[in-house]
Parts: sequence; structure tokens; C-alpha cells
Amino acid sequence: MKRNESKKLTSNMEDYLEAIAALKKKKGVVRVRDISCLMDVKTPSVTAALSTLSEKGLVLHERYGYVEVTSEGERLARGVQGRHDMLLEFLTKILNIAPKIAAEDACKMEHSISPQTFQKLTKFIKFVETCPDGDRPDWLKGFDYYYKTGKRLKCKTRVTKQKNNTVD
Amino acid sequence: MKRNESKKLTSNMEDYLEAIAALKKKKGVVRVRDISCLMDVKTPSVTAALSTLSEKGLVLHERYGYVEVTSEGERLARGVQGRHDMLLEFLTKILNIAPKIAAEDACKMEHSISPQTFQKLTKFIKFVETCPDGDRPDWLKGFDYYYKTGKRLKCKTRVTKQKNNTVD
DNA sequence: CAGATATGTTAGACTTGCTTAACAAATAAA
DNA sequence: TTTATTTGTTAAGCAAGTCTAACATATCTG
Repeated sequence: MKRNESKKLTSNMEDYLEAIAALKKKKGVVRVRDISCLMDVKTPSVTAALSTLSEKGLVLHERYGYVEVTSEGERLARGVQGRHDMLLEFLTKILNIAPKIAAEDACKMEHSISPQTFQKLTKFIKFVETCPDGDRPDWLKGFDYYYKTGKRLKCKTRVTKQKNNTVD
Repeated sequence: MKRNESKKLTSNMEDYLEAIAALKKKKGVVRVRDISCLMDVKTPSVTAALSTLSEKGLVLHERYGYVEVTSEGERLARGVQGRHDMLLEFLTKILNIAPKIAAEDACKMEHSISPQTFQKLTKFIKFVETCPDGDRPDWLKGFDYYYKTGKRLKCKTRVTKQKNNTVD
């Protein structure tokens, strides 16, 4: 009754789990080779990782066999993937960051973001994307303009006090 | 002429350097003990880290002496600290995340954020904080409201199409 | 100044994660 | 079916970072 499900995964193990779940979804079956290719590590690293994840009850793996993900593994993988997707969306859609850069950032940040921040950002994205203004709310277009030119578009609403808005 | 300034620091070394620079700024002199307390590690870990940072030319440290930061070390530390501060500001001021949580997130994300994302977010914060609307632009207040209630405040500007905005 | 205390270093061990080299099993092809 | 190829595992070792235990230096205090 003392299973080694010490909950907390390292970033690396989260990466392996995420990759495995993604491969499962995409290809149906998952082999050591697939994981090693996707993650750009050698196969012995994968074997080692699988042994760790097995002990934690997140994957099933018999010698020379396919890799299966347990339901608990699924659950965790969905969490990581969810954080990744959300971050990617925030970076590309809202901040307008180049997809490649955004993907790299998302890959690293997905391991460190707290549930609170995840929730806030998720809502923030939703807030932006369901805006009646259309694709991109006016204020966000205002940011695009500000980012490019350093200047602020004329504000349509009340102006209480004007602060400096210099370019650096 | 072959100094070991292999540029890229690990997250951990970035943390040490950041802590050292912060202590220097705050207390004037930096001892191993201070670093070990601040970072919650034992002193031998600090000694080892200092040896690494010394080799890279980022700190100066003689046996049993104070720790000094080189100008290159300063420069790097400022970078890390800058990312930290920016992230903290974004999380607390814009997303309204509790300071403690925000600080934890910032501590981890400060190591993984790309220059591009740093720049975008920096501008985004500036865009928000120099908004003529006052402390917090109207659209951001709109987000606060949306976050709390799941409902969208009436939009003052043109409404092209209304999408669903459910709470989950 | 000399002992007690605080601080710093060294040595050795452990963990995580990676590698290469050698071996073992499974699959494909002759 | 026997060989060749691909795939997977084991073993051994390296690097970063942590720790504890033992030792060394500095500093404080009587």
C-alpha cells in the first residue's frame, strides 16, 4: 500500500509525460524511439525516465513493449499540456510574439506557472477573445500601435490625467 | 586569454548571482552566510556556487573573505532582476495575482523568459500604466469585473458581433 | 591572550539526468 | 530460417547541485 506516487514531478518528468501523452494521442501507440526522437535525447535516457514514471504509477511499460499512460498519468499530462497551450495562446494571440519563440517560452514556463496564474491568464485570454470588438479588442489594437510606435492612439473615453509616454 | 566565461548560466547560478547582487545592494558587503540564508541552502552549496561563478568571472571571492561582484556579474544580475521585477509587476498589477504567489512565479519564470517576451511584456505594462484612464485602464477594470462575475460590462465602443461569454 | 562561538571550507556521498558502449530482443529480408 | 537491421536495455561514467560530517579560520568575549 506504499506506492511511490510522491505527486510532484520534476520539469523533466513532466516533459516526458507530456511527450508520451501527445504521441499516444497522435499515433495511437508509443515506443521508446518515438519519445527519444521527439525529446531529442538518447534511448537510454528514455528507458530511465520510463522507469521513474512507472514507479509513480503514471505509465505502464514492459521490457521491449509499448508505453501506456495510466489515467493518473493522463490527468497530469493534460495539466501540463493545458498550461502549455494557454501560455502559447497568450504569447502569440495577445502579445503577438513569433510562434517559434512563443513555443520555446511556453515549453519552459509550463512547468513553473502556479494554478492561480494559470486561472487568471486563462480568463484573460477568454476575456480578450470573446470581446465584442471582434478578433482583437480595440484596446489591444491600441497596444499593437503603442508597441510599434511608442505613441498612444487617441482615447475615446474620458481622460483624467495624461502621463508621459516616451519611447525607449 | 581563455577565460571561462561560457556565457550561459544555469537557473541555479542565475539565482545565486541575483541573490549576491541583491545582498550587495542591500547590505553593502556579502558573506557566504547571508547567501546561504537568503537562498535556503547550506553553506557548502554556496562555496561551490561561488567557485563556479568565480571561474566565469562574475564574482570575486577569496577564502574566508567577502564576496564581490564583477561588472560583468552586475550586468547579468541586473538582467535577471529586471526580468523578475517585470514579471512581478505584470502578475500583481495587471493580473491582480496575490503578491506571494506572484513572487514565486516570477522567481521561476525569470529564468526562462525570452528577450522577445520580456520586451513585449515590458511595453505592455508601460502601455497599461501610462494609460490616460488613470491607475487602471477601463478595459482592465472590465477584465477585473469579467474575472469576478464572468460577465462583460457593457461596451462603450462599437459592437460588431456578440459572442457567448459563459462562466465556467 | 586564550578559549568559545560563529563562520567558511573540504571531503565524500546521493540524486537527477544525460551520455556512450556493449549487449539483447524483435523485426525484416534474404 | 538464418542473417541483418532496428530497437531497447544495461552498465558505467560525467556534470550539476544538494547534503552531512569533519576540519579550519575568524571573531568575540572573558
